Amino acid sequence: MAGPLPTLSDVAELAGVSTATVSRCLNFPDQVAQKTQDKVKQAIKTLGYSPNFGARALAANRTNTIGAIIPTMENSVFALGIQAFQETLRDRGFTLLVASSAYRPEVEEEQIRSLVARGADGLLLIGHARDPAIYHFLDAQRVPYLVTWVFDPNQPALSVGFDNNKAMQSLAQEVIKQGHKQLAFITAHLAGNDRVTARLEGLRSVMAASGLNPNDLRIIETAYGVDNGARAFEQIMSSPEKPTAIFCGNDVLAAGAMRKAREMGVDVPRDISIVGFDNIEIGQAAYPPLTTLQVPHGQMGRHAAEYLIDLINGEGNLTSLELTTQLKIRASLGPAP
Amino acid sequence: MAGPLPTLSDVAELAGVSTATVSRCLNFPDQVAQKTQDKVKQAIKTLGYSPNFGARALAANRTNTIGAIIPTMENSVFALGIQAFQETLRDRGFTLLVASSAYRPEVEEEQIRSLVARGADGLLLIGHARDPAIYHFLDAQRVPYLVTWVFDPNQPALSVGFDNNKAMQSLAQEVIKQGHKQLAFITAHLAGNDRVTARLEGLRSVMAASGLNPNDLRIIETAYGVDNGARAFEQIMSSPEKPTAIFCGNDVLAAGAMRKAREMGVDVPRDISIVGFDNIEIGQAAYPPLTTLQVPHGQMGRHAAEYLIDLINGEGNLTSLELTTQLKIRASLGPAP
DNA sequence: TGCCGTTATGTAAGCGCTTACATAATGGCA
DNA sequence: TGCCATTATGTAAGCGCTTACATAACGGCA
Repeated sequence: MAGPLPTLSDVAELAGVSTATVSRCLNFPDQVAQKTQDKVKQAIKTLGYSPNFGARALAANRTNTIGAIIPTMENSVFALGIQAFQETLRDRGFTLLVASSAYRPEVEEEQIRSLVARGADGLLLIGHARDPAIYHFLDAQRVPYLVTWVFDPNQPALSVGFDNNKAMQSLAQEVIKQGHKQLAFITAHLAGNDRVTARLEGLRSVMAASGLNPNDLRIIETAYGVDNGARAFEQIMSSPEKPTAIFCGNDVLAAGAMRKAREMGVDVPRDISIVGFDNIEIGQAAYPPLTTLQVPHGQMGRHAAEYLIDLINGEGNLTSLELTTQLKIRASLGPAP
Repeated sequence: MAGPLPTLSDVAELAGVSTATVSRCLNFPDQVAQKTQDKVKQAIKTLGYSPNFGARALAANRTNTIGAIIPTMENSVFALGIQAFQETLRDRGFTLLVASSAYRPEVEEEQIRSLVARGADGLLLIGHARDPAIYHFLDAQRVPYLVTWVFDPNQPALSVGFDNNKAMQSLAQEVIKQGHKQLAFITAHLAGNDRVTARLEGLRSVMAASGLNPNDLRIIETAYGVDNGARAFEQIMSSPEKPTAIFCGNDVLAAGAMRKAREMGVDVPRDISIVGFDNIEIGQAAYPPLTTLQVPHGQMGRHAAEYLIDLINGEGNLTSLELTTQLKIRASLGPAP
């Protein structure tokens, strides 16, 4: 019963037109007379035709597919931005291929090559920091790419995002304004991660500007994860020199720290202040409400999609786009004890 | 400077072999003599060649791409399973295309069609419940598909997952064993969601078997979300008939309920017990530790990948696979007051 | 009605790869 | 050394679509 799938020429034959007309019906309907369109649509329906992707990609030399490689899908840090990215792409007729690298550069490189091999018309990357060979590869393959989650006009790659350094500065100022002098920072691993590195620098620069010694900042690097945040908090609190405020690299770590504080009977914010970063949903699981920094997830996703499509369409003179963050001051931040 | 991208025949010419040999080098290296392989690899490197996806898909009639449509990427309910799914696929030479439907059937249908149009060799779907027309479409297009996150051998579609009804029963038994008689259920919207519907039925059946009236179960339907869980909890607690135990459709809702309980000064588990479902990371943000049901995310992902690849390779006699869940009894569940 | 600028349709040449089949090279053995 | 079974490589025919170009149909106007 299962013959071959119907092809364009089957449709053309049944509708009594040429393959070119059928193709135009599909791709540029307003170039085709209404009567003809009706005939063709009828034939398509009768046969249950749907175009062959490979043939289309080969002939048209584009797949209308865009790839994105994000460090993780395990929490919603990137999910919100990617969701907006995808929706915008869909509105413009593109599909999104998502891959995650688990924060491992070699996996990311493999994913990039794989997506290019998959015929991605363009790529969305998180952060600038990666082997220059990758950029050379993308340039050689003529695959447009856009960097997001950061804004840095000094980097060669075009970016759409926010300034991580500046964002952390605004948060740090707010915390220090509350009189905190002993600070700690629970962060994702710094190596190869330009976002968190920039945040650390932002924090240090505010410390320096406020008369604190940046070298006194207690730093704990750990993988993202609620339990890791909890463990880091415990570690910090078990040392003789306890900070009065803890910055967390993201809300996931902050949620873990908050939970551990409660477990240990440490009152937030009376005994210690805890602040996060990203303003993602997990922060809402914490009590008291978490002070954090709102990242423009949706805007990043939407603008990134538009930029990337422009790049694919050969738009030449685009410049990096800076989006703004917003402080979310809530009860987990209080005056220093 | 930018000529056309090198093609297979450019490589063949430079290496002094035929295009067939180059193709074999890429796809079946052990059919090619080592010496020849070396020449070809050298040529590929020199030219910076990488195969054209569309041409490959057209000629070979497969894309080595698999699509998955999940209801949401916003929390990690599906992310863990999908991650395992993707890793297994990658090991087997396939790439994953993920789309999310935001729990909306019409979006899901569109995504399915889009993925098929994108040349997906197979599809992973969550749950059985969807318009039969979609199954007809997939059958007509000869696209193999697999349903996951559920196990139901009575459904026509092949599934790899767990029995949601049975899983909820095991959890409900544990709760009722603690003497709870007034129960509430905060769940995702039931319509069109066979997973949560099955869980509700499981809960009801245990109530009936335990001499409780299933109609006394207080049900609140809401979208997944921490704040929605919190709101539902508040709503439940503001009614005159307060339950002593609340089942939550997943850990996200449970985390919200736990937070609100704390905000309201309701002690868990002394005043009320709260249990979740899924055992995902957000549960770790709660204190006391959340009683929940461990879903076999990783196993589902891995087995689903293997099943789907078998289906694509024409494997005929596969039967639905049931995986088991596991109770995680923790401090958020206590005896009835 | 006849002309011409538009608009609609047809013709046919690829796009870059895979693969069935044909042919050539290789090596083990008598 | 010569034969034959293996193994390695080459030849060439598509895969199903898009699109430049050629041709045909249309319709407004004099």
